[in-house]
Amino acid sequence: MDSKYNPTDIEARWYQYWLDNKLFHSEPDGREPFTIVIPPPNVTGVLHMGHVLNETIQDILVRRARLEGKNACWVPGTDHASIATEAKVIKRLKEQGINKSDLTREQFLKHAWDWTDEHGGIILKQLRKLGCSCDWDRTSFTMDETRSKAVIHVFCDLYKKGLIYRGLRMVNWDPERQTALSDEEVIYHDEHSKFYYLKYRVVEDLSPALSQGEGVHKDEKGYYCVVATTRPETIFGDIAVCINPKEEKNQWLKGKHVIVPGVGRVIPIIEDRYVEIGFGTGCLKVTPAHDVNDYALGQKYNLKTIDIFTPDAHLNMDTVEEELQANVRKYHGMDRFDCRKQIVEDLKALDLVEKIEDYDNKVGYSERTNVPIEPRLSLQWFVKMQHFADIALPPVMNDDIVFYPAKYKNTYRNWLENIKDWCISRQLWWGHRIPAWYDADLLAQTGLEDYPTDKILVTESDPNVQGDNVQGTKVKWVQDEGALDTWFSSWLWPISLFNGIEQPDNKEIQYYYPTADLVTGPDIIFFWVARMIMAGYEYMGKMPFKHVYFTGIVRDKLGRKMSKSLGNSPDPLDLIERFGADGVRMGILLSAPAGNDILYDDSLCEQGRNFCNKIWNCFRLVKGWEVVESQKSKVESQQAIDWFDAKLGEAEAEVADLFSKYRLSEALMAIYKLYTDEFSGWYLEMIKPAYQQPIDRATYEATLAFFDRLLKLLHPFMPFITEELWHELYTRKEGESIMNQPLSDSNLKGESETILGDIETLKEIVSGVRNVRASKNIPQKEKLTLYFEGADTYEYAELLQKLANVAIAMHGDSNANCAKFIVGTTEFAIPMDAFINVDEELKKLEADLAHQQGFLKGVMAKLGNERFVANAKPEIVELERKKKADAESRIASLEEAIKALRA
RNA sequence: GGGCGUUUAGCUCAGCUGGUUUAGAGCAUCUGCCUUACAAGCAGAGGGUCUGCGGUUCGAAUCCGUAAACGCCCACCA
Repeated sequence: MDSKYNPTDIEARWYQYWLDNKLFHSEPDGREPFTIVIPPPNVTGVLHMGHVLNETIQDILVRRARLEGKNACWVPGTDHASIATEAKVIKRLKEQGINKSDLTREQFLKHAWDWTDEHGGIILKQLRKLGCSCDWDRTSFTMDETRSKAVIHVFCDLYKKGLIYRGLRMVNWDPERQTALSDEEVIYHDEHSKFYYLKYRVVEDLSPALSQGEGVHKDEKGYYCVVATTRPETIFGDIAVCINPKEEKNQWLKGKHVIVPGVGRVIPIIEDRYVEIGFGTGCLKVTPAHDVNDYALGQKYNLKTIDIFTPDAHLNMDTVEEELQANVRKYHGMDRFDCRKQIVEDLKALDLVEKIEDYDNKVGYSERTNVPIEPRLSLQWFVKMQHFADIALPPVMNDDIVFYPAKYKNTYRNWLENIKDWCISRQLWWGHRIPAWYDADLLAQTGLEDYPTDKILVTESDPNVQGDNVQGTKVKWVQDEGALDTWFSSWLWPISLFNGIEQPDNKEIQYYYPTADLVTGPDIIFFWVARMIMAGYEYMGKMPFKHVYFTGIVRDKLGRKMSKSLGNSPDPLDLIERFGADGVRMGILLSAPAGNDILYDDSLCEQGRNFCNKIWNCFRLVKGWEVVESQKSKVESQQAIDWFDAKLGEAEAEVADLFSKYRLSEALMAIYKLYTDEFSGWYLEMIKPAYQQPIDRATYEATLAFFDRLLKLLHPFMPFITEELWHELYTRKEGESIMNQPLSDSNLKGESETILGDIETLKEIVSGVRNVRASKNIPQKEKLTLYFEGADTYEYAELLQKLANVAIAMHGDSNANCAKFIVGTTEFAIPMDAFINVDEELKKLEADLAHQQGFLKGVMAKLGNERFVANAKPEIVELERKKKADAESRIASLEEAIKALRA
């Protein structure tokens, strides 16, 4: 065996073994189920560091559950990612010189499926390299048959329940992709923009003349009011100017009319308290077609809407009144931002711009295409959310579903308490087509906007092929062109994966649902987590998962988000190549407490790789020993075994506890220390035979058994190396695996406490000797004498002799030329051949003395305080008394040692 | 504008209901070692007035108040 662990071949071999033996596969049985559904990555995505973190955590939980004897089932799959995938397909088609608009829906979908088949599942292949133990037989896709049927079924069901409706609403419009978006898909950015103060001239003859004041403006052409706007290009749709009826400075405008500058439309001054007094000029231009609030005002005062944009956010002047066309025609077809510049220039020329100021505001961008969204009035499908918020809030607030970390409960509550209806229709082709049909003839007559709502047929199957359908055979039905929001399929994922929508009583859903844990990022708490909880209660009457583990964001070590454009995101496959999958898993997990961002650095993976080597070399040592049957085990070996048995039990209990709290990186760190410090650093040194000497059978077997337990403890974190060594440890049967072996019970026995404490003391003594060696430059090989002061026997003398390479003498003459140290209250002395540097020794002892005295002073201050003695718990007071006694005893020893040195 | 969170060693973080030998870990740093399991290692060492201020208490990193810095989420001030 090489002294370095070489992961590449071993990983490939064991992953294949796991697959061949179907070790990840789960079927319902009598055991307790443990289910995790993967947050489905985009079907065309590739693995990035965020996935590595997320999937590693899931794999750890799943593998731990297997070891705990549960029937673990981790269901993998991918998401069709409607808008993202459609964008990619369009981009590729464009590269081939094809425009989406040149294709029929069917042709386009053919291309999309080709793309999906080509790139789909790449990411799932990559997960195997990481060691993910998904039940691949269950691999699903949000647009496969079962999942699609579930989506359509739910749409129809909710429509019947009155929870889905179609309506003309102001929605977030993505002009690039030309589709509606949900509120959650809009990201607001701070922007430095301009505030344009425009002059709206008053139509009425104002006499007697008003005195000019704060709100009253007049120039040689007459009176005007000033409207401040960030979006001058929307003035073509202005329908009114609104003032607050209470605002003093604008009282003179009441009942008047003004002229939209550059457009010529005469519009009324209206009054509403929505306008904030003191903000801007107090005059708000009302453009109902292009602003959410303006739309609300428009509804309230029954104003008409003039939509002046095309779906791709170019100016459309056809909607403007005929008599004004001459004024505005030149803007027809312009891009919205070009038009902004142009109209401002033109208004300046007409002296209709009062001033322009810098202004910081927030602009909404499309999450996917990153273009500014346009509020747009359009006919869309919505889910009524209040009902869902009502059923989804309580279980999280009272911890039926537990969030890790809990702080996200606040975020969750905040969203649900201010819930808005969910716009679920998208003007896209890639996705689940909305199962709503319109009468073709009627549609031709009315158009979509005026199509009567009660004539819409919502049904799970095409009414045209149903024969004599409910509406009669004469009708030719045409289906809604839109597709559904991707998240409208994702929210069913924990149910639809087990076909629980269509067959809620089937064996699988009954067994696997509710799932155990969900592992995901807090960025999709609204998109996905909340909605799954809603769907879970609506369709299963139960929570979809019991625990939600929110991971942090993976950043580089400078704290920057990893991104393609920064080039600071390492390729996980490359890392696996360099450090091994186990090394990468450890690297990503080490600094990743739930919910905290992790600052990734290659050195973390290096630490993981180094740990693998450490384990590997422990194993080489143990397996390299020759065993003799005749030899009886030594006293010190038996003591070492008793001690490590207790130590291991303690660690097993600690790890179990940490798992129950989802403190995975702490659990890994505990195991790491157990291996490197306790097992490798102490235990193996305790039992290690002298060079080329054999070991006795009992000690050897005990050590192998320890190794077995150690490997199981680590296996969830580092599956490959643990499987490899577990097989090397003993002869195993074909098909056996470490992954489903029972964990050992870790109930600590009473006597463990004693031996654990005893060995800690032993370690301190050994460290004391090593310290002396280090400071005096005495090699480990050179045997020293160690005097115990004031003791007759030492139970662990053999161990101490072996570990520290000392000969022990009780009641030695410490007045000689000795180096001294104290452990607990016992003084130890090592006689030196060469004269020791008395000053140096004194300095050390005096420093220790000063420390002890300071400590004692603190203790005395407490004990001298009557109120402390009276109020503190008795055991605390007792402890302080013990501290006092110990400190006094140590001080006495130190003083004596110092005196001896000085003599 | 609301809400939440964070602030402990050079870095990343533990420290749960206040008292557990005058604050812990990993990494990094420094010193010594190629000691036949491991130099991707071993042994040893240094390093913190627990963000500032005020309060509660016999006792505060821990509880309360307050200030500051950083981060996140939500919100229609044009």
